[in-house]
Amino acid sequence: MAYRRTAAVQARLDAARGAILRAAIGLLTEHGYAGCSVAAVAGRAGVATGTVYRHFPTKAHLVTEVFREAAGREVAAVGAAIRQPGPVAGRITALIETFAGRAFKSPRLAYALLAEPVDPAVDAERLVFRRAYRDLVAATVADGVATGVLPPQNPDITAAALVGAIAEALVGPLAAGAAEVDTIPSLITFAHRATGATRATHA
Amino acid sequence: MAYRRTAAVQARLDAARGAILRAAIGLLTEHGYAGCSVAAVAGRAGVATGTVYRHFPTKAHLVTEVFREAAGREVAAVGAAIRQPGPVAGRITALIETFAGRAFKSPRLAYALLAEPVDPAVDAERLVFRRAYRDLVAATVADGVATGVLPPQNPDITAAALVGAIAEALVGPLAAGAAEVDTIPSLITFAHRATGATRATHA
DNA sequence: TGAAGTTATGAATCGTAGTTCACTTCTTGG
DNA sequence: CCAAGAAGTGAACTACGATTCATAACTTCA
Repeated sequence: MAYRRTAAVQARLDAARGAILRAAIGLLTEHGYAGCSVAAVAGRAGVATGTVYRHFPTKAHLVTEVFREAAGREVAAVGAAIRQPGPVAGRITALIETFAGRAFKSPRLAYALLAEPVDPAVDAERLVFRRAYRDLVAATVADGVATGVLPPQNPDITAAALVGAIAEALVGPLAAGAAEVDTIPSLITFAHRATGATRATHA
Repeated sequence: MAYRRTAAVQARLDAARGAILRAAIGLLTEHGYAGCSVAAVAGRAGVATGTVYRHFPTKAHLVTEVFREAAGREVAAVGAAIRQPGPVAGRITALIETFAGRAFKSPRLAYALLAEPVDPAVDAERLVFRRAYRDLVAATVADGVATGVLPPQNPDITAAALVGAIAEALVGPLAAGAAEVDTIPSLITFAHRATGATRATHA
């Protein structure tokens, strides 16, 4: 044997893999899935198309990982916001502000994660993504129910409905490009009413 | 001139067009967009693939019309339910029962209309579809606000959020195949709370 | 009936990615 | 430096389904 993979080579391989992933995330953020052809990803990463296949068995694997990475960041950001200590109503406010604020900052990405038509393989990942949001919200709602600041309810369904409400209220504006200033405050009011948070609970 | 299109011929043409449309709707209902290749549609309609193109300039046109037709039926059904005379809360209950009931009866179709990845051309139609629902709901909410049974709110945003809530709460179960029995009643409660309908307003 | 014109057909064509692979370039250890 | 093997390359290959088009079958009406 006259060749063995050294740490330096491994590092370079890892770097290349990372570059491919980053390139794909960048394209997804700027142009959605349409911009994510293997050729385009390879070009942006500075490698040949064939090289992509030395790191990902199929395009579906690549795109799935891209989705997971991008979605993970969103969930992490929203999770951090909703896990702040404080009253339940305030945490729900933070959830919506974070979710919507990030969506408006990267509308193309938000659309890609929430709604853009894709490979069915990725669609499954989207369900996971939404469930992650749902679980986050459900935990907070359950917390509120347990401490009595929210009325009894099925936290999972409330959470699913809230996530859907937020997503739907945003998809229109995101597709249109411009958002009504009113959207976020109205959504917050809606969410408080929907969970049963009383006025007294705010602030 | 030795040929002119007669009424009989026109009728046959119309029938063929209708058969193609119906075949496509059937395939969409049973197998989603994946089942809607031009060849499959033609086969089911009993015509050759080329014939499809004598009635629809492109597949996008066909699929768009299919979507519009199928979605129109849903909106019409829900519209009929929500326009029943009676208290606002009851109409919202009817909305959800109709929407969800139909979705559970044709889960594949519901998924196709609500969420399945498709051609961007159709995606635009999906926004129209959702807006139709939104407008339907918004009218009812506005009605409730005007008559004082609902608190002041932006009906458009409430409506968008409600539509999203219902869709999201259903997509999971639809994808999974089985629905929790709890889903519909919980959604109704959620919707009442979310719109601000008081307990007294029910029944 | 037959000439003019229309409609139906489906095999062949086209376009578009994703994927492969023969070849080149690089790395390693003796 | 060199043989063994790995990683990188990108042009060529493929799969797939939409679309076309030369041809056949059919309709009309003088």
